[in-house]
Amino acid sequence: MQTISSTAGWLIDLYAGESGLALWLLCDDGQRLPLRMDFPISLYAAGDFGLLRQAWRFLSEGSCGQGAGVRLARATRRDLFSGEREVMSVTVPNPSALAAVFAELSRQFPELDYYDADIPLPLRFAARTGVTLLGRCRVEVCGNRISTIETLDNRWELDPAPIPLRILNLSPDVNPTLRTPQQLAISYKRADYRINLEPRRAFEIALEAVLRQFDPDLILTDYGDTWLFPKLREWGLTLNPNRDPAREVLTRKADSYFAYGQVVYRGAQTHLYGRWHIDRRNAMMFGEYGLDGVLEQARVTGLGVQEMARKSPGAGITAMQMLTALRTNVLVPAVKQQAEAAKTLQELVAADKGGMIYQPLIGTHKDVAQIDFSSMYPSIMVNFNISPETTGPARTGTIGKVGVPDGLVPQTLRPLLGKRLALKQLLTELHPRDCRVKTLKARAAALKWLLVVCFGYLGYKNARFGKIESHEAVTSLSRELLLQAKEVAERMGFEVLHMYVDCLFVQQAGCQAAADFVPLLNAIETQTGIAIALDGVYRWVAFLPSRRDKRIPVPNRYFGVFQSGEIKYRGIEARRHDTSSWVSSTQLAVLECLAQAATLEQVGDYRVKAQAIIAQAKRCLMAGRVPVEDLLVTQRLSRAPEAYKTPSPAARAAMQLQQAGKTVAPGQTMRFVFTRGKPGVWAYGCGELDIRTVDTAMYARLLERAAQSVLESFSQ
DNA sequence: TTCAACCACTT
DNA sequence: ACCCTTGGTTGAA
Repeated sequence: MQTISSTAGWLIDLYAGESGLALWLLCDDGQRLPLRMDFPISLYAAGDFGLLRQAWRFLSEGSCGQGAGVRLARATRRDLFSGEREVMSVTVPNPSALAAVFAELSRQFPELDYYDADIPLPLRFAARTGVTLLGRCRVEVCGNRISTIETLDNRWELDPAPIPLRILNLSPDVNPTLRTPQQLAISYKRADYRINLEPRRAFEIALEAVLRQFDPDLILTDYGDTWLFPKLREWGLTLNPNRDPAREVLTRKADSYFAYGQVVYRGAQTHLYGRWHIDRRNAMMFGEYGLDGVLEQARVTGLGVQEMARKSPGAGITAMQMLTALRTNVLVPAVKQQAEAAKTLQELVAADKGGMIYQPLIGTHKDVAQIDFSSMYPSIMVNFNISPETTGPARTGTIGKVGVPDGLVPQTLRPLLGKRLALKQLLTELHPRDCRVKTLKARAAALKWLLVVCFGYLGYKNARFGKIESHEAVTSLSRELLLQAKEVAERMGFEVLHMYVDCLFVQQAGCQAAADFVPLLNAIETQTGIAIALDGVYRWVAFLPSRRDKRIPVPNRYFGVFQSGEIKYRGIEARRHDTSSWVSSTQLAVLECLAQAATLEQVGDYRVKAQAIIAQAKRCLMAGRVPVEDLLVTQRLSRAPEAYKTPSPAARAAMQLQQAGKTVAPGQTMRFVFTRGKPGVWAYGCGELDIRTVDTAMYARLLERAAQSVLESFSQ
C-alpha cells in the first residue's frame, strides 16, 4: 500500500501520456516532479438521428472505438448559435486516443456536427480542476498518480510571486542564415561560455552535460527552431533535450499562412516535454513584449508557454473563449478545415465601415491635446454586451439592455480588461525607476494584444465564436461614441481638429497644461462610459497632406512635439519597415532639430540647421561612408518569387538568394541594398556588397522625400 | 498619361 | 489561423 503525500507548486507542463495525463510540477522545495492522472475526455456529435445511430453502432462495434475503450451516451448540450441540442457523447479514458477517434468518426460521418473535438488539453484540465498552466496548486499523490488537485491562486492576480524558473540560454556564434556557426554560446545565470560544434561527438557530450548540470525549465534560444534542434537531428545525435526521457521532441514544419492582412512565414518548430523551448527569433510577437509578455499570455489564456510563444494572440483569445464555453457548458464547434472563401460581392458591399475617421486640418497647430479612449473596442464589447449570441438581426434590441446576462465574449473579456487597466493603474503609481516597471509594462502590452485581436476575431469567418453582425455593432458603436465625445468637447468650447478611430485632437485658446483638459476627460467618460486618457499636449503638431493632392489631408500621417519635448510621429517614413536606417535616422534628426524650437513660431528658425543635417547625410552617402547595414531595406516577400508579374525589389532579392542556393518562402522578410543597373538590388546574405555599386541617386531621392515630409509643413 | 501591381501604415 | 481601408510608388501600356 503506497502512502499519500501532499505537495504544492506550479504546474509547468501537461500533455497526454501513455497512461493518462502527464503533468510536471515545479514544487516549492525545488523538485521537478513528474506526475500522472486519470483524465477521461469527451467529444460530442449531433445531427440527423439516423446518422447518429449509425455512428453509435460504428463506434460500439467497429475496431476504432473498441480499441480506444470509448463509452457512448446520449446527452443534451447548448450550442451557442442554435440552442439546446441532442448530442451523442463519445468518451475516451485516455486523452491521447481522442484525436484518432475523431479523425476516423468525421471521415466516416462527415455530415455530422462535431463539438469539443479539438480543444487543447490544458484548457479541458483548467475547466475541470480550476488549475491552469503556470498556476499554483496543491496535489495529493499516491506513488506518482494524482488523486486530488486544487488550485491555490487564479490567473487574474495582479502581481503574483514569479515562478522560480531555471532558464538556459543557447545561441550560435553567428547568424546561421548567413554563415556557418562554429560555436554554441551557453549562458545560465552568471555562467557564460562557448562550446565547439565540432567534433560532433564532443559537442554532443558537452551539450548533454550542460542539460544535466543545469536541468533548465526553459531553454531560450536564438535559431533553436530553425537551426539548432534541426541540426541535432540532421547530425544523428542521440541526445534527448526533453525532461521526459520517454518522449521524442515534437517538431512542426515551417509554413506560410495568411494573417493580419499579409502573408506570414513561420519557421519549423521544436517543442519539448517536461520543459519548454522558445526560439526568440521564431516567436511571433516576442519582440513586442518579450518573455514576460509571453508568460502573461500563457497564464491568462491557459495555453502552454511553448504554444503561446509561437502563435498569434488570436489563438490565445480563442483558447480563452473555449475555456469560458467549457465552464458554462456551451459546446465548442470543431473547426471545419476549409480555406477561407473569397467574399461574395454582396458581402463586400455589406462590409462594415470600420472606425470613425475624420479629416484633419492640414498644416501645423499649436497647443493641441491628443486624448485616447483606453481599450475602446473591448470596452464596448463588455459594456454593451456584444457577443455572437446577443447580437444579430433578431437580437439588435438587446444591445446594452440591463438584465441580459453577459454573453460569451464579454464574459471572457471582462476580467482581461480589468486586469490590464489595473496593471496600468499600478504602473502609474510606481516610480519610473522601480525595477518592476519593465515587467509590468510588458505584461500590460501582452494583454493589450489579446484584447485588440478579440475584436478582429468577431468578424473572422473561421472563428468559432464570431459573427459579422457583432463586429459591425462594435464599429458602429465606436463611431457613435466618438461623435458623442466630439459633441462634448465642442460644448465645452474646444475645437476638434482630428479624430481617428479611438482618439481625438482638441484645442482651445488658453489650454496648455494637462490639468486644463481634465474636465473634458471627465465629461467624455461620464457621457460614454468608457475610460479616456490624455496622451499628451503638443507644443505643436503637423497633419500632412496627401502626396497626390496637396488639398486632401491623410488621417494617419502626422508628427508633433509634446510639451515634455518628446516627439511623436505616425505614418511618416521613419515609421515604415521598408525605410533604411540611414533615411529614418536622418529624418528623425531633422525632426529633433525642429523640436528644439520653444514655440511653433520659432520652428522656421531651425530650417537652415535642418537643411545642413540633410546635406551632411548626403555627403556621407556620396563619399561611401555610410555603412552597408544603414542602407539595408527590409521588405516582406508576399508570394513565391516566380509568382510575381512584376518582381518587386524583395522578389529580386529573393531570386538572388535562391541562385546562391538558399531557400526562400512567402512571408519571409528580405533585406537588400538598392544598386545601380540590373537587377537593381543586392540581397543581404549574398557575399560582399561592392560599395561602388550602391544606387546613391536612389538613396538621395528617398532621403529627399523623407526630409520633405517633415519640412513641407514649415516651408512658407 | 493612365493603370495594374505591389507594399506598408493606422490600432 | 484577424477585420477593414487607404496612400504611395513603380513600371508597363
